[in-house]
Amino acid sequence: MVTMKDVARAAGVSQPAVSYAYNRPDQLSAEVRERILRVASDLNYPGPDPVGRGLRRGSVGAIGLMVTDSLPYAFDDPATVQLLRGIAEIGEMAEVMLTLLPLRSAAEAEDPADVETRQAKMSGDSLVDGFIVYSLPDRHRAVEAALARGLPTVIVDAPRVQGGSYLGIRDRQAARQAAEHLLGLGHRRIGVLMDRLSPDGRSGIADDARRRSARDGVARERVIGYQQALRAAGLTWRDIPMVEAGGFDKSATEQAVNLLLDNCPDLSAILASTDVLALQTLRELQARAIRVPDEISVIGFDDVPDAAAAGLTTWPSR
Amino acid sequence: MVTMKDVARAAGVSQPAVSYAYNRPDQLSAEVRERILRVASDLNYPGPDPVGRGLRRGSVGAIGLMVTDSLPYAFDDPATVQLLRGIAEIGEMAEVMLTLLPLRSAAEAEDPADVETRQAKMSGDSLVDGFIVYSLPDRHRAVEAALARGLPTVIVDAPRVQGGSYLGIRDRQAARQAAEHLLGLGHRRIGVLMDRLSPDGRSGIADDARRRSARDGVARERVIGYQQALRAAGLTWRDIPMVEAGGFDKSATEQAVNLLLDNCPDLSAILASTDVLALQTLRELQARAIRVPDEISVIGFDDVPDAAAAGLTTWPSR
DNA sequence: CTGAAAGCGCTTACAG
DNA sequence: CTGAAAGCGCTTACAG
Repeated sequence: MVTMKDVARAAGVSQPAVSYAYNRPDQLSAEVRERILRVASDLNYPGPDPVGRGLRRGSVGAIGLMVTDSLPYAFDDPATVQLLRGIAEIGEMAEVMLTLLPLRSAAEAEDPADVETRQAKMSGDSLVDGFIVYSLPDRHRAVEAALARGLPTVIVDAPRVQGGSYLGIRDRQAARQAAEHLLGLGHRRIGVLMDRLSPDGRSGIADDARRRSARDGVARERVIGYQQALRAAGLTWRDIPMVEAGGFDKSATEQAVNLLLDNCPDLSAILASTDVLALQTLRELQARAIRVPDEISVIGFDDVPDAAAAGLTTWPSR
Repeated sequence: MVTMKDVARAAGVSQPAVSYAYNRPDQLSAEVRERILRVASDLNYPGPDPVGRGLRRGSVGAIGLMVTDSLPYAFDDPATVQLLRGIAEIGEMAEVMLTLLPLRSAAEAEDPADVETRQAKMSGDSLVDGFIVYSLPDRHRAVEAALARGLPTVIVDAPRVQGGSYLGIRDRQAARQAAEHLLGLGHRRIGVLMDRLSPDGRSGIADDARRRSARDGVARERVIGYQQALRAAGLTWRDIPMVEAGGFDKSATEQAVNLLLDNCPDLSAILASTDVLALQTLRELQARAIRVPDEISVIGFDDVPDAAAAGLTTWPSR
């Protein structure tokens, strides 16, 4: 590879002079600068190596993006895609690159502990000036490793931990309001649909122990919000059916909706913890020729673009 | 910031010994290694700095991803999202990070030349071991800058340039076959819908000069394929109406479809250069109560997931 | 305006 | 197994 040293030798100047030609044109006579750049071009020198520059400057011009626990999975969630779009837009303006940390779900792995160790290593190894963490489960080692580096870090939605800035909505209050909305309409036979309580690949009916052990911070807060509202209305929390989809993709949400509808045919309302689930519920109800909201009410969460198009009641509303 | 030197001093060993503690455990006695790691932990040393390591090793463990000319825009295109998912999946397996290069469209900028210069600079400045380029316009300076660095580079779909590996389908032949499919059904009054011929923000009816000057390599190839088939069938190319949407988003495609349908009410078939356009066409025809394929035929391109769900004829077929 | 020194944090070949 | 040297490619403060 061609380096500044090679260019300097060929141009008959010192190596720092070449650096000045690129970074501080005012420190060189126009004549010398031109000669240096001409020689550099002749040698196919692509300009200062960013790694050398990064080491010397102490910053690299990139932000690490830690998104859910698997990127392919993340793209299934419209709320995530919207966030990515927003971050990308600002990144463009600031000329900052985004480095995606591929953190696949440890749950599906042969050896989860090994996966988490390797993911922590990747956070430690990424060449970035800071991190944005989006909706990761509690105690994720990659987050701990990122925070340990002492770089500026913003956590969006979850986990809520010490260190780093936090940005998110009051999930608990919002969920409580969503439940209160249904209760206010007179509903008493209410079922709950959750994306995922913990990133361990489990799906199906979630009993009380499962609900309490949720490692996904956002899901846990929303569950608590639902619970508070339903209890305050005199309902027994353990009798409220809850189904966990285990993912955002179509087959996971489809199965969850069907499981809830099949097991609880007498529901009058469904609390869906995300709009993706709520929209899937609407589709399934239509397929079963069950009228919404005449026979059953559905409320979502997130306010994704498709929700408004489908006429869904969602929360927080725009 | 804590460095190896600090740890070494505190542990009473040389700085390289600290490096060995992390990278070559076999080179140290267990006792010394443990002491070093304990001291490191006490000092909150986050482990070897990746920039220093990258400089010394000559590689950083990241691949630069150059996607269309704007990331927010890219997420509107399901074909792009599918590609990103695939790359992310492999990246996870290989423990390679993906660095997204935010290349907003120069067309919308105050000073396009300035934007292209800055984008080229970003390609040169990114800390990566190689590049994946996806569907960028011809002569994009960021691509040239990436190739100039001499790093391994794979170009997907476009541009077709010297240097770097190429991966793509035969757009021209596929487009020709799509047109021949319509011609084989007996259609003669055919209209064409294109996403975008050049990344300059233009939209509307595309005359012959506009068609020929296309800077988007994929669009140009598809146009040529359509042209070849239609001419071979004895149709006059300049009389074939073509509308360019200028983007993938809903309002752009909606306007393009309406423009074509309003201007050419007697079409019997529509050649859509992407499925996003074809799907939008289906929606608009339904809104106008025009039956497909009884009154008008529509063929797409890309085979995105939604296409099959909509019963669209698309190309290349699965 | 020009040049040479120092050093960013690290890895690895080498000598002991 | 342990230690000290060299050097990865660059930027910047400093002396001339």
